[in-house]
Amino acid sequence: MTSTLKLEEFLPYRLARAAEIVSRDFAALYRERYGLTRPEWRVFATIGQFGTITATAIGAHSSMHKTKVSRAVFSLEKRRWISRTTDDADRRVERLQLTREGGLRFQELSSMARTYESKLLSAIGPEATDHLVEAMAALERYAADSSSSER
Amino acid sequence: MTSTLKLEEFLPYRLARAAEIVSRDFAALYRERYGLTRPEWRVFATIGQFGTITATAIGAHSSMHKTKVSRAVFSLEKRRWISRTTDDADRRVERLQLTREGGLRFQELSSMARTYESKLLSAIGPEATDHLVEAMAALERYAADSSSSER
DNA sequence: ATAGAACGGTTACATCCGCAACGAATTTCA
DNA sequence: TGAAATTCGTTGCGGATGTAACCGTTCTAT
Repeated sequence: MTSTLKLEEFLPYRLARAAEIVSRDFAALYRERYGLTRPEWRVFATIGQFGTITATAIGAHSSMHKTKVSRAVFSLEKRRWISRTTDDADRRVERLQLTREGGLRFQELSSMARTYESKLLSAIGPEATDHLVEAMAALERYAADSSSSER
Repeated sequence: MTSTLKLEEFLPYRLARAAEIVSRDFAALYRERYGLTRPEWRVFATIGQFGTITATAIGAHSSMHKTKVSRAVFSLEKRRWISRTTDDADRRVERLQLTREGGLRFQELSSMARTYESKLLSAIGPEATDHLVEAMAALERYAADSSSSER
């Protein structure tokens, strides 16, 4: 009566698979050149983007667990790509920013990212890109409030 | 000169985020009702779809690491949802299939999956779905051969 | 026929990750 | 004011995961 479920046509599965393949493909680049892990790359890119930001805000912005953020911050600091400053107004808060070296690396990694992305985009074409982006936003809107276990 | 990279507009990041949110949202359903983990669900669904399949083939089909598959197979077997038969022609190979109970559970989980998916699809609309699927296929085609570290 | 390579699958080990508990700082509210 | 609740960030711990090594089996090539 019920037809067989085909996993490769099941949307959550397709999404997970596409994301995993693309993510791994790109991660291979920065891992090979800089030895960065995925959480480190994400945290680093977020700090680079905002200039100054807190660990909590990074987690909220990038859907990463706070312990993951904490550990990535630690190793980026050890690498001297970022530094932290305790906020004067609220001394629980650590304001994170790039060091001078971190700034240089961020430029390099940014252009690497853009190069990679433009190859991806040209592979799927401009209108498909628009549709893709739009559909992903709709998916996130739909699923975002049901799940709330992460921050 | 180079504009700042915005992570939330970066395609691999968007994909990863959308996939993670959707996947977690759906995983909450089968975890809560059956206590299944994500790898277990994937392996189980793959066996259910193919009827009989080997662990290696599951890994290739679903982009999962073979140790992950191996462990999921073990726990599904312990649960008595699947069984294994050593292939007569090649005794390295274990042919995996659902047990009677596994078949029942697969029906339940399949319909759960379809219900969930149809909610997702109606949230983003039918043409957006087509575009999404098409774009993901193109992405996978592009990235699939570069990365080969898993199987 | 047989040595060596290749393959299916499992396991030991080190690492990664999330949960829960925590310390320190701040806010809330009586 | 001061006790309880909340927040930021870290850490201990158990569980999940990937790497590499491994066992047994089969294939390849001489």
